[in-house]
Amino acid sequence: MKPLSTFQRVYEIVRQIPSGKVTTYGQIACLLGNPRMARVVGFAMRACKEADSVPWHRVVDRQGEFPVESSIPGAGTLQREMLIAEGVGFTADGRVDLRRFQWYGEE
DNA sequence: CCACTGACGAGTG
DNA sequence: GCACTCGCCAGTG
Repeated sequence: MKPLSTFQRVYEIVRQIPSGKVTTYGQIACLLGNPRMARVVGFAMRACKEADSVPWHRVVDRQGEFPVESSIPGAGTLQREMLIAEGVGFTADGRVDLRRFQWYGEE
């Protein structure tokens, strides 16, 4: 019916994340219908650009930590600044406090 | 058109 | 508790 690419669907979900909240790849994948699609979600994020209006900085991994800068140099620091600016708190481990800021797609 | 790779996650050994 | 493997989809060579 709607040949909406998985990428597009991921973007739609990420765009629904309210400011000051974050979500995980697994959560998005689950909303897509397949908890194993986390990989595609990550790929979608990587393909995403600022022009996509996708707050990719609100998407973190299952640990509440952003992917290593090995893949995306500079993104880690940027993400941290963005979340802090939105009021998201970090733990001593340098991870997002998912217990308090993880977004529930059920709203 | 075929094969390999890639921002992950969960399961198995 | 750590290391390796499978599964998913799309993009690139």
